[in-house]
Amino acid sequence: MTPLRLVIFEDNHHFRESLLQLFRYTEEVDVVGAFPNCLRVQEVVNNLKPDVILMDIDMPGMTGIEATVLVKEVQPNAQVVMLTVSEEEERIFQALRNGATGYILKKAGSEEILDAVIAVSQGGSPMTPAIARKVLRFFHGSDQSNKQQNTNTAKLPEIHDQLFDSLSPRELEILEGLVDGLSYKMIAARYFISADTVKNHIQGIYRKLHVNSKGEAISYVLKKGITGSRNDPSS
Amino acid sequence: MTPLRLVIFEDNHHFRESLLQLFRYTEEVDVVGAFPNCLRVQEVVNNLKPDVILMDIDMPGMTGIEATVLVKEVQPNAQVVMLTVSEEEERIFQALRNGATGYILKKAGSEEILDAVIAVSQGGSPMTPAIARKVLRFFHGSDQSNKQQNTNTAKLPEIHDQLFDSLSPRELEILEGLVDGLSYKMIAARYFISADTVKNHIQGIYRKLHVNSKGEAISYVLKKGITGSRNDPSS
DNA sequence: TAACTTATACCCTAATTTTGGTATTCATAT
DNA sequence: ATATGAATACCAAAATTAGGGTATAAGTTA
Repeated sequence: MTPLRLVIFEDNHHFRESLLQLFRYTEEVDVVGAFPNCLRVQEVVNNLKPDVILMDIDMPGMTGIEATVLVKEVQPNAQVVMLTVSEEEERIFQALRNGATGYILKKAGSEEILDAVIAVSQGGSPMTPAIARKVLRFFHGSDQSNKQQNTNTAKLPEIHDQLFDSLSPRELEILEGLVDGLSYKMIAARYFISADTVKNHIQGIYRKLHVNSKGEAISYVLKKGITGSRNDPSS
Repeated sequence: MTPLRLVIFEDNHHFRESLLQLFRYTEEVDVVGAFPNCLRVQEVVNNLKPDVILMDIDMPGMTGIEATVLVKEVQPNAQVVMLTVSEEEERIFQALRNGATGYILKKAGSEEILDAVIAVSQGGSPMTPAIARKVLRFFHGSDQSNKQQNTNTAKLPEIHDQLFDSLSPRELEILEGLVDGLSYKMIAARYFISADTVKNHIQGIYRKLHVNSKGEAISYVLKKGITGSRNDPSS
């Protein structure tokens, strides 16, 4: 396993050294750079091509929040983990808005910081429960306005296709389950029916759409949905 | 400090007993009830006044997601932590929408579950990094409606596929086969390799894309619009 | 009324997928 | 020189899916 490339931006000398020490004997992580400020952040990122960046939020000259934007400009795939002492809500949202995907506290233990770096490189978003709660509050707030239009009915794109139209309402629901990548059992649980019934409906779907596997059915739907008729005149 | 009052809803007898065992010698937590279903959830909550509820997501009769609504109706201050085996996005959002504030996997270790219960009682939202990332994606999605004016920088495709980029050329070809709805055998025939080799590549794809079935992989790819322009199965 | 569709559920079998190994070759990078 | 990733292949098992039935009940329609 190639170690992931880590760059550290942290103005406090002592803390920066602690981090270096922490990763020195960590197989999975290579610290390819450590800097006390973000003045040349784009240059650094371009040269060092880091997978993950540990970014202090408070630094002289340019804050980690501002620097995160610059990072994402030149290296969108780089994962930025904010390092901070405070859990101030506005700061958190600014950072996340600017593209940070992790948010941990400096007082976190070594292992926690290490875990966060690993997790973020694997597509996760490490954060403390307290911070997650703040994000969740945002989620709840904006969810209301988001929920209005989309109640329950098929979130599949509107497809007008002869074969597709012949599906019964239940078959459409089950088809959604397939598109969500669910197994028969999971679909059964979602709709409170037996897996056998799911199978029956799926057979109906296959017959009507002229396909004969989950993969084909999913492709059929998503390709029709993407290229098919919508309010998008470009097609 | 008075121990927090915990109620468990979990249909699997073995796992329920494991949880009881886990909390039996935990000072901070008092398990005041454990049930295999949610049929009398409101009655239970009214009588036992739990601070925290560990709620299995899949239970016969009524899912934990539905039960969560009922819990919050009668005891809005009770903190609900979902226990689940899957990280299915729709489920997560439903649960969080319904008022759950924690979301952890059953495969989590004892300590992790214990930490989650403590954290949620202290106003946190424990969740795995992978789940936090899904929530964050939602955050980003709805953030745009929240922040009309886009300064200049394009940080939109936050999910700018680091995962996808990690696929090898061969894996990309095989993935195309999946999207075309082909079976292992058919993909093997297409590329003149054995079905076992196809299987190996597909396992690599699953690992790299963080999915675990053909259906999920196909959905992942098509929803990201990374289609390799191919014949569709409808024709 | 009879025929048909939908939705539900159960049975059984065969095929496929998934998971877990081991192993070889080649190329690359340390 | 050794380790790693990529690609190849084989083996065995458990789980899921597909295909074949049958069956009941509700609703629609000819």
